[in-house]
Amino acid sequence: MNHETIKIACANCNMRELCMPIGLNQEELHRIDVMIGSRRKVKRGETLFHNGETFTNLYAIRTGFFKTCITSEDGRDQVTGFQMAGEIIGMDGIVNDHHSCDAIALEDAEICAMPFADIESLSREVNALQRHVHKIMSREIVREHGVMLLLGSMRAEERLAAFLLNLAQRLHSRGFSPSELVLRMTREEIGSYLGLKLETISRTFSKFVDEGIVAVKQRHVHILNTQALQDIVNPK
Amino acid sequence: MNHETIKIACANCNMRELCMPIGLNQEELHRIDVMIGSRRKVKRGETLFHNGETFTNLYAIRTGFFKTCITSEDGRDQVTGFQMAGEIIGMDGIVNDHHSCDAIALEDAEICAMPFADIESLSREVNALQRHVHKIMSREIVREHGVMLLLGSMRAEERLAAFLLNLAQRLHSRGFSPSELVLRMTREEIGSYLGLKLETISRTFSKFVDEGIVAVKQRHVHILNTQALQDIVNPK
DNA sequence: CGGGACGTTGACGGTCGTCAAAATTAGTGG
DNA sequence: CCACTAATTTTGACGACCGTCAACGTCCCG
Repeated sequence: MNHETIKIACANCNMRELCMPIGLNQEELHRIDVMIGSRRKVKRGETLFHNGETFTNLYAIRTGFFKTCITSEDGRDQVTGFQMAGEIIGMDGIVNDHHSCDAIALEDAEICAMPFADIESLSREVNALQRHVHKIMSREIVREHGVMLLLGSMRAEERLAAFLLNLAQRLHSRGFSPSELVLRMTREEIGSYLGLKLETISRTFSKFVDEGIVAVKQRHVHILNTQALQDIVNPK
Repeated sequence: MNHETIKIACANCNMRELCMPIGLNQEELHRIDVMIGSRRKVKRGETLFHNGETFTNLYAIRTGFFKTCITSEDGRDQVTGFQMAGEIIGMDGIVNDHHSCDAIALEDAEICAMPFADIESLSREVNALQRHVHKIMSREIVREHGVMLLLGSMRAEERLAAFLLNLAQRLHSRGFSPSELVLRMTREEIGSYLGLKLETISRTFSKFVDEGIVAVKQRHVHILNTQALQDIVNPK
């Protein structure tokens, strides 16, 4: 089984509830299947696409974990998101036909490359697909609003608590434990995403541990008191 | 001329280069015209749509100036953007059929309401429109990436400098002076957008004035040294 | 087993938030 | 048009939060 020729139909993909094809009949699902050009593997540390690269595909994550990040002229780095199985990335590239961020695998991953030209032509015929593409992009806009709220108005503890709750909730909706999670990113990457330095992330983790809210061993995080985290995010 | 029945065809609208219809032929332009349900006026302080409201339209701004903002459960407020003539707002509402932010006019405005259902059906037939809708949403995603970089890694002076340059550039591309601008928002609203307190905005303005980079009289800002602002944003 | 990446903790300082007061402007109603 | 009140802006003093720098500890992988 060559990793360039993984052939798992959308109909059999365990991410189909979260991914592109939703609310489609058998025939429509098949047309999506045909559209998907290639499924390929991306090893930890490799980039799926990078800033400046010509935009041709959206990518559906089948397995694995990614970060997207942008770099400013003077070398500042900002993680703009962490993406997991069932999520779609690459929409930043549509507006200028070139990607404006890097997508880097934080663990070995499998992705489905979907040529955007095909998505556009197929979504002219399949209304549910058209609607879905619009929703995915809108969801990303709304997600980023939330990040702006976090970066613009929250303190370090609040940011980290919100981050942990968000990760846990997304993992839970994928069938994992709602309270045990494995971080696939470094403290520095968390810090970049949350607008904090890695030392602050480390210190805040320690504080949560002292307070008995979480247990942390390396990148394994066990949430002991979800309510406490929620109270930190939303002080009454 | 009643303000409920302004009838200016897209073909005659001076925002047509920036707004929805771009790269369309005569007939396609006419179909867009027909699609646009109502053009209406929004007075300063009024909301165009608000959080929780059912989503039905995207809105093109013909004249005027808006802010969009979200409010968290515990009452925190975050301005997520400032929008001016030729820009499209309301895309936050697509994903859940309800708006997730408020859009408030900061000066008297005129908008074109475009039923999203019509946009979707028309964009199935007019490829240029489909492409344009995708680009508008992608542009918003990329813009928000930039805001995340600003909020996550810039200091107060850098944020305000970047903000002024962005406003000036957008106004310039609309035919206004590249160096003279009138702020339509308060210091508090600027601060909310930039993740700073209003006092910090005021102080930073004063600092720029002291350094001869800008002249400020009320909400009138005259950029005296664009290069200096760029150097602040992008330290060598 | 050794080297490098990653994480933790401490001390200290800077940036920006908080609180307060005063100045200036905008808005309202007579 | 003017007086009066509310809103906005400016400025100062002070302190908290988080960044910086440094040292040390831990884990992972070859």
